[in-house]
Amino acid sequence: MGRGFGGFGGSWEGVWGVLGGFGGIWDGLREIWGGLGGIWGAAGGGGDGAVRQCCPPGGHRPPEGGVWGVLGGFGVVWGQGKGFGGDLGGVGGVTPGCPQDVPEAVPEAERRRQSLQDARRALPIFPFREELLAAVGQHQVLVIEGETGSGKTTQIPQYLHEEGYTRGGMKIGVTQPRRVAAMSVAARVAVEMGTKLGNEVGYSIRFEDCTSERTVLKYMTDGMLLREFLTEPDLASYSVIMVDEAHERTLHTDVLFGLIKDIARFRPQLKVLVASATMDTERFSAFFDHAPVFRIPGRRFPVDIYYTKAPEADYLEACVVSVLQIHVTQPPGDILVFLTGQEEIEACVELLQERCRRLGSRLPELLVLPIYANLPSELQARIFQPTPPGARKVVVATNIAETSVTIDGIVYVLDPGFCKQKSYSARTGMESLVVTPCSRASANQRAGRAGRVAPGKCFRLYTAWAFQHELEETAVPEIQRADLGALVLLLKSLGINDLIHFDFLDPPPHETLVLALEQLYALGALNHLGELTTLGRRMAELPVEPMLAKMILASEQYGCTEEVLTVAAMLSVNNAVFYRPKDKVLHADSARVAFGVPGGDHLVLLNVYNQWVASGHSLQWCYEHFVQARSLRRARDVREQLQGLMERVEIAPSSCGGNLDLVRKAITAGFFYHTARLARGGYRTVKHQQPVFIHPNSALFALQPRWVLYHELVCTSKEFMRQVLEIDSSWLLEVAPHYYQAKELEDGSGRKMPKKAGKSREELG
DNA sequence: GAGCACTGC
Repeated sequence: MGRGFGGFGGSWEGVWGVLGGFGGIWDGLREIWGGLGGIWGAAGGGGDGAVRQCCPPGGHRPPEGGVWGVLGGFGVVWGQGKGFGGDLGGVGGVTPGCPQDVPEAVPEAERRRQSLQDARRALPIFPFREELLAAVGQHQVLVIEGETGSGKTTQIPQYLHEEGYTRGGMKIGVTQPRRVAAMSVAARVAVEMGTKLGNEVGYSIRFEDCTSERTVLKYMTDGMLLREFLTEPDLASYSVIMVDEAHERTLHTDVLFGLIKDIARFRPQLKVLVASATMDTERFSAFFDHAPVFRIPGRRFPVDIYYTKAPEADYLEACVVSVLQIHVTQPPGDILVFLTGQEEIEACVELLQERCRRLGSRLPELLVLPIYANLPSELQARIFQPTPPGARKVVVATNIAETSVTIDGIVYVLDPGFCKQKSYSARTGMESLVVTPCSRASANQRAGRAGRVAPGKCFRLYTAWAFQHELEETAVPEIQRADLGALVLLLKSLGINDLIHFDFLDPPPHETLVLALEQLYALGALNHLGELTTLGRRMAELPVEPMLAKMILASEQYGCTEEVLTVAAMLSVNNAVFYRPKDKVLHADSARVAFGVPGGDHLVLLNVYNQWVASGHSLQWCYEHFVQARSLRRARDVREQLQGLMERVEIAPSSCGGNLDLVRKAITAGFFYHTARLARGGYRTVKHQQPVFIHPNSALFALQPRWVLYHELVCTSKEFMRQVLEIDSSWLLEVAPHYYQAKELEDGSGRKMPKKAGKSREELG
């Protein structure tokens, strides 16, 4: 037996025994297996929902629960992988279409309707129908705890509809954190109800409103409902609001809680349902004045969980080893590995491929496929191709596979227990993305991915002790990690003036609120009493961050709304414009340089967009120029939306032609808060004297102009300004005389600098 | 000279 397996007994002995028997074949792998040192130690006890904890050495295995035994086969109800299920998130075009045409022969339709009704009755929620309706009748707010697959999202709104909650055209609104989920669930419910999507059942997501006057069941993103408060502050047209996936605690969901709790007070007939997975439900209940919790069993196959005996120093290496181990020793079934980002995923994929190559034909075929959000869609789509017989698929994924994308056939999950999390420091106004241990909730969600089609196994690359003691129960909610400028503006325009005392489930840090208020005041969106100004009211109409909104509104006076809308749209697609595949780094970089125009990154983005438009939105053009088509299409959608809103804020379209200084001035009018100046070889922010650096990807990296404006500050290896624009310091006085004084825009020493001090682009070409 | 988790309006 190999090193370190001494402590094992029971079923594991057999598994490792096989390895021991490989003899010479594994010479090349000796080191690898050796490095393992029996990493799979005893698991901790304690159940966590449907996920079964397993203790290999004589541990207690809970018997098959009644639910599992009875339900058996899954998949029939939802036809997983056929576009429904809301799980293809952003991959491949799952567009139900609006309105959907369903012409079919009558007997066939009748047969299908029957089987649909059978499927509905087979869902775990069905036996609870009457009890649930009674509870909704009795209580204004109900917390519903239900696992994935219980049918709560599709069935509860239908039950309420059947019960008469939509009488008189009243709507039932159901929020989802993700667009694809809203679309696909609505499509599914429309089929079950035998109506066309967009009639009685519809959905509403950004860029796409698929509802009509007839719509009574409305699925939407949480952000969309938030925006609806602007036009209908009491949600008078809704009889029921269901906030689904509440446990995800998105920024929008959290704000909805406060707003809904508020309107529920003076709308006693409004029913509120808060639906969540098995976590936080007690907190939701407490927040809503101790609303009752209604529990519905889920439907998932059991997943055995294994922990390592000791912490793993190198989890990437441990992943690679474990994948190979599973591949060699375990029955058929695909493997899903959770890593933190693109770089790690690429490294892991390479290592796996290399070791498989080395082992050659002695190993059954192993298909290694990466997936992460920024991977081009055609490469993403590969993970959905069925695994050929005799082969095994390993999907190496980011968190995208935790909720947004569901892959059929996964039986084994490998979880190192880390994820990247964005955090925001109000003190420095800086964002950073750091690798952090994931939460227990997240670990359980990951494990659950192994039990969708059959009983599965989850290997956690950390100890059972670490799971219990080192991981947080849940992740820090987004509202405590995000810049709240846009949110504060929105709440202000809903008439909520006292944000410090707003009823948050978890309040954001005081500093973050203060900074947001401060910035809005500087932008002129709030007056000195903290009240919304006319400008602020117009800014709130635009679904972008406040500085972008200000920039757009300012573009009117500079006669360049067309250009500035493009800049705003491109900035909001966030760093995903340029594609830089590892094997073509040089080509990609030179393609990027070729887009260069004097002035800075904002103008480069404008140039990229305009060239793409000139190419006729050509996909081929995107490939040739190493630009992500997905990002440009998104920018186009954003731009069109903003363009449509220009009328609402009473701005006529204008173009500055080639006079890009006007565009730069308009940008400065929005971003004067984000400026830095070069002094003594380094940049410091103008207002806080904070040392910052131009990001090496910036077009201005080599130029180092004296005065710059930046779109955002990110802290990685250094404090970097991302998306940098060269400005003239006199513009700051022009666009923000209330904010800057002439004195602070002089050189620090008080000594007058000659004009054009510092390197300018003219000097450097 | 660095390195972009994931959503969403």
